[in-house]
Amino acid sequence: MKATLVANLTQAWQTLHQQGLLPDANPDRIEVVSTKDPRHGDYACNLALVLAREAQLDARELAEQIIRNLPENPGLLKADVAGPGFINFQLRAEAKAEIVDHILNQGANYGTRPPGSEQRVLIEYVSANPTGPLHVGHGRGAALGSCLARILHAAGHTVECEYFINDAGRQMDILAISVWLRYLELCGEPVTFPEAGYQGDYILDIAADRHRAHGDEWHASFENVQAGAPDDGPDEDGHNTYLDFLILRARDFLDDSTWVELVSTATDILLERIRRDLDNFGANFDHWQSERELLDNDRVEKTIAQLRAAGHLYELEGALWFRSSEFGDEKDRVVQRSNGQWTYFATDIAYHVDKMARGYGTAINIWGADHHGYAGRVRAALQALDIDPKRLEILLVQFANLYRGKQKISMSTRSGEFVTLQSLQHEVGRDAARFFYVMRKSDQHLDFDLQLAAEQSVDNPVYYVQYAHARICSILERAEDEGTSIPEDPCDLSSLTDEGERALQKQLSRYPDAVLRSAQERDPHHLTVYLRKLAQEFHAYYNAVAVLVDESAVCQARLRLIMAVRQTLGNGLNLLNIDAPESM
RNA sequence: GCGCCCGUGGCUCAGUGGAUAGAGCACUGGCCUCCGGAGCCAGGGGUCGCAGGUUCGAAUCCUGCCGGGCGCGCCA
Repeated sequence: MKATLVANLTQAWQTLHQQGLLPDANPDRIEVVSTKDPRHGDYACNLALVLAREAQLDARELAEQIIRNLPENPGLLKADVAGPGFINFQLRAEAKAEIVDHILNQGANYGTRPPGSEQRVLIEYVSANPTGPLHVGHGRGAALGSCLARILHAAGHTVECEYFINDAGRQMDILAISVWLRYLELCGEPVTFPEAGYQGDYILDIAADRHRAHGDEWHASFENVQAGAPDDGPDEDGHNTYLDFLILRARDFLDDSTWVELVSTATDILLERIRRDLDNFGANFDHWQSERELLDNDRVEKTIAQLRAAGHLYELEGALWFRSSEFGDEKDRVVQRSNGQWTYFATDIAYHVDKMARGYGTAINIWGADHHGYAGRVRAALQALDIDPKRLEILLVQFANLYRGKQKISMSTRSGEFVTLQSLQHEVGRDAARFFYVMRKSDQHLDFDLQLAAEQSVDNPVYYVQYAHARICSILERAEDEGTSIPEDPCDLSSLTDEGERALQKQLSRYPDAVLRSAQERDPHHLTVYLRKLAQEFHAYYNAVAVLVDESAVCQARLRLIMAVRQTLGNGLNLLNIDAPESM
């Protein structure tokens, strides 16, 4: 109906153009919106207000002219001028009821666009370092990415999801030394475990696994390993100095292949756990891209060589720098350290160049907000290599602060103090956790109170939406039990004239816009807002009007209406990968 | 200091340049002999951080200020 109105308005505009009153018609400038206040009709258009100035006409006068030139539209009851020059449209009841049959015909496809009608998109998300289990801090990105993948798919994009595995660099050495030291403890060595090592219990499990596999084969005297070590402390620098010393010594005691095995078995175990947790959480991935692999295949070397050939690199104080400041970054960045090692930035350039070369129209990265300073340099590198940086969209998600009641829970993978994503799911359930994570704009901070979510989970809005769905299922079941036929085919809906019925039909017709907006703005929270509103209108209707009434025609029409509500709630929940239960 | 993000009822937050700024929680008072009370209805509570500007029209856009978060490594 909205599209029809736009077409009608275009035609009226064109007619006025021919009369020399207005510039040439442009449908893109015609904005028809669903009204919030029923007194403003069903749809409203501000066209006259927008054009009044350039046409040098009074807006109300112009609105009159437009209305007079509107073509015949059987669904339209009336159009009139309101306020400073709005055109308000009121539809006939039959035209409004069309939405019910439309939804039931479309079924699961209601609100979606044909697959492949939009560009290919790659969404990279979570990408947590494989140095520990996923915790609640990763949950928000996981929820956002997986919802977005479904929403973009519904909006017609071809979507693939990717996890970038940071399985290289110093953190891998820290992982290995942490495991080895715990292993030595199992061999009976008294170990002073470094403050800056990974202290979580999961390290003990991995060490035990290695000890079972290798016995005391990798045993060394800790006293010898530690000989000559500086004190562990007193600040972060001191902790790191001690840790680096232990890593160097460990590599003297162990041969390279042992070290590689320590790293790879630990990351394998952790990655397996990450995969399982994400899968349980409803976050699925098509690709798992290893950073190590990019390094081993000389992808980094080749990409940096391209930058060098294009004249964007220079040497300073023994290091290799990329002139990123010439491409809008705040300052130049090191790509190769003076010790010959690539920086993380260098591998990341190679990774992004590789991603863009795979033929996606758009690549979306979901990053924690603490990485925002990093976006500029990655875009600079793409631009330097003649790749349009606009094809890379970086979504920054603010942290979720975790509380238990009033007490804020600090989280650190290092110290092993964190609440895992798995235990969160256990406490509040997958549906509630997912909904909670995406119900706020992703660039807003989110306070996640575990105690509240666990103790009063009934207050969580996800139940409100699910309850509406279950309630409808319950009514339909009841109808069947009573021998009332469920209307599978379109029937007469002219009895749907109650205020609540009109409001529901209107809200139902807004669903495709909600999906589209979530897709365009890359933010599922619009969908959560929509679903809460639809559920609210259904609950209000339920309390005001009985569906199962004696008069058959009325009952049938109401059943069709609530079936359309059920379908729309189900479609929306499905896009969030949240269950739409038949009973609760 | 520089950069990015954010300031909306007591609290947590919606709000697409549009008409009288909305929800939930909390508070007060009501509603099943009735399709599921995990629900509904009503009420109080707001100078949309402050000051300018653009516009027919600003919570929304621009500038400045105030307040908060985050980031500014040859870490990843």
